[in-house]
Amino acid sequence: MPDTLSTANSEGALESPTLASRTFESIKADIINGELRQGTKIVESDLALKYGISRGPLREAIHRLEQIKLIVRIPHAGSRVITLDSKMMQDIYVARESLEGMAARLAARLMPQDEIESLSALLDQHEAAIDQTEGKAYFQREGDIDFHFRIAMASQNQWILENLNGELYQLIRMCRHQSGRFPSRARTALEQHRQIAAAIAQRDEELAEILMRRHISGAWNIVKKILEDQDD
Amino acid sequence: MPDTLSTANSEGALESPTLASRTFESIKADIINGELRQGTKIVESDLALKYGISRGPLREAIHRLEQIKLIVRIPHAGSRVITLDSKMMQDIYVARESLEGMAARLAARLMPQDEIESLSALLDQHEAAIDQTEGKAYFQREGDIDFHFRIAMASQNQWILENLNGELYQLIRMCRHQSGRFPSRARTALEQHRQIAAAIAQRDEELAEILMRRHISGAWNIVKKILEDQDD
DNA sequence: CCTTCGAATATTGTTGACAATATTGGCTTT
DNA sequence: AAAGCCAATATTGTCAACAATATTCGAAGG
Repeated sequence: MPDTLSTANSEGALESPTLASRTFESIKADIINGELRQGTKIVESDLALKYGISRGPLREAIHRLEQIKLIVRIPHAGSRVITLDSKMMQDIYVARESLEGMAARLAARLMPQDEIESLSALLDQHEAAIDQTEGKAYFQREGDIDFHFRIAMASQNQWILENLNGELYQLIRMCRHQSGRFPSRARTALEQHRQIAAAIAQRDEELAEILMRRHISGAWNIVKKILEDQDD
Repeated sequence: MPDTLSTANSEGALESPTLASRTFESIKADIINGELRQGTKIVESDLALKYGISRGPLREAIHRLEQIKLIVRIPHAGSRVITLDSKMMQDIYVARESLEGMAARLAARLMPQDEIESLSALLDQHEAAIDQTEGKAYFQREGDIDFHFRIAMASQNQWILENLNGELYQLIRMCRHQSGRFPSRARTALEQHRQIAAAIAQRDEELAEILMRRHISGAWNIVKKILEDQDD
């Protein structure tokens, strides 16, 4: 089932059965890649016109975007695209550290043997990709999410999986997209991924959790510096 | 600001500025206290009639209920009240263990001194309430949530706070309400709360997190047994 | 007697008009 | 000239009708 992992979450959903969900995906993409800039005021009638639909389904899309925190809405006053600040990103990363730490622990307990091997193969692919692109690998971006997504899957915890994919990863992708290019952490990230995979392979729950938390907390420290430098 | 904690999340919201949100609160209450039973099919026109509104705002309410996982919806097919099963409750409790563990850690780092004292006072209140009602304290229920809510507040992490209050606590309340009466864990829970509060007062992040996780994992073991017994 | 197909029904998805509320800009008043 | 109020405008909230899709029930065929 988990075969097309890199696009597993939403890309293929452009053929959703309902207008509202298609529009939801469209707007989400527009926000994440920055076409709809942070803080932009959302006017329902304008957007409805732009996407060629009526206000009903558009409103549903907006509500869903509000739920995953890409849009902030005030009753009777309107909605705006969220503006990411340092505090919010910290909250996101801390929550993610907690949840993914737990996911790694569960993965060490529950991941089937063949999936562990497949995970290791995935990391080999990443290494190859990094070698080819000399470290600044754009692919490593989505590759990174691939890895974390597999761990979340392996936790077999629906709530954790949905929240990581539905909210947290989206916001992180948005942050990455809009904060210019990140310094290439590809190699050190890969190394940490390998250690985590090893801990899972040895069924060492405690270690898997600790390593994952360290990994994410380290990522936050990098992002934090970038965000701070940007404020100058 | 956090003065009327026991009703802090939603009770006062019956005078929301919009029809949709009032209806959302009403239906949510109906689901949690069991008036709308698990698995009940939700028919939009019927409910709209029942609540005396049109389908527009009702639909919005339903979407919001879907987001907090009280309702499950299938496109073009309709929606039903969620049915709690053991696996789902386990997922909830595990996620909660992770998130509240982190919240306790952050609380130990960040909670202001006067709030720590106020927390201790709260526990005194609980103890008095327990003594009066000889342990089977109904109040202890909401009291329990009071305590956890304060920790979540003290974490100063918006994401964690919103998810605990918005989704996880609701589902747990629903489970409590509908699984008959729980055995009185009031006294042992209070004892654990005291230990957690002490760890926070000593600014021992590590210990606070561990104790909180143990506390919640213990709660799950109790709930799990009850749910299993019910299946006979 | 069971299965399968299809029309009738019920229910959700979508639309455009209307009502209620906030925002804006100009006017008066001090 | 600045502050505060009021009307005009823009925008969101609500409604009821219409379209599209799923479900149901009965009839025909194996």
